[in-house]
Amino acid sequence: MNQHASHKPDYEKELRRAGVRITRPRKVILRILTETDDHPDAMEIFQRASAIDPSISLSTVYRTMKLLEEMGAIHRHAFEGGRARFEQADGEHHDHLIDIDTGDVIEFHSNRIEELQEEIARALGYDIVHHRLELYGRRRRKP
Amino acid sequence: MNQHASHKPDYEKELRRAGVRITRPRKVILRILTETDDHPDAMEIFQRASAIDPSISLSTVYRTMKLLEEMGAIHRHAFEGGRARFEQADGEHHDHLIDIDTGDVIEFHSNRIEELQEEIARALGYDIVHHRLELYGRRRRKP
DNA sequence: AATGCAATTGCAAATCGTTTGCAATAAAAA
DNA sequence: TTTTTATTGCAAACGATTTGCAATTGCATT
Repeated sequence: MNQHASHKPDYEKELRRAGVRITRPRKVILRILTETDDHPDAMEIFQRASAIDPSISLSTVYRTMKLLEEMGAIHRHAFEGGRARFEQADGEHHDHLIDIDTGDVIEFHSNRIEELQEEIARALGYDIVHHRLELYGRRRRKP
Repeated sequence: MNQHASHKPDYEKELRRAGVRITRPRKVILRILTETDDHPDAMEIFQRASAIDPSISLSTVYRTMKLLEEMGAIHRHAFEGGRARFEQADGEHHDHLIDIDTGDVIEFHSNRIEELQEEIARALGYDIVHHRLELYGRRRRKP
């Protein structure tokens, strides 16, 4: 098991490559995503964006996130608690441990678990297309 | 890893013990749940109930499911695809493999995976409160 | 069996997160 | 610059679930 390190992608270049316009609202949103290393939901992104440019709408945040998701630049996660949360897609698969008190997300990866999942699916006659492993926990108090 | 066998609980007795009234709509819904061994969503339960008594409302289905959930008689799962799906709670924990073509749900359990999860959480300084492991797969074609 | 009353119902309206239609605006091509 | 077309903000629509409310119904009591 090992934790996961992140790097900063150039969303603007990716968008340009996808042939879409680099608008002012998009610039702001992309900047926020680049500077972020947590897993914000649309409302959080909207609020951070509003602080920079109050004219940006929540719709545009959603539209931009959908765009980035479709081009594979970010992942959308449906953790517990209503809102979808986003993170940059950096190619390396990982699962999530969510702090139920703070909402903090810790990424981890276990080859052993992935293998076991494959084994189980195979035994049941299935091929795994994707999976979802979320641990909801509470920080252990010092004893 | 082993698959999971289900048994039929007496929801009506449980409800009575909880001190709520056994109404006609509730009787119908409970009967449907008892006769079911898949993982229906509220709309499916509503439709099955409507076939028996067309006057039953979707609200009552939701209210009854919430009631049963609160007394621990059923579990609510937020699989992919919008609607929550329900299953009887029979004490034995298991995870789910969802057939992405049919929506079928196969239950499984792996002590090894559970141990690894614990290990990971511990290493990260957390206690697991609950977790969610869902495999989304497709039936393997005979080669 | 008839009564009384709180629990439960069906309905419509409200909720929450997200998406969408549309007319106005702004990027980028010419 | 002007033109073309994508993108925007807004409000309204959305789908799943919940809720307020007045009408009904279980069921404990006579």
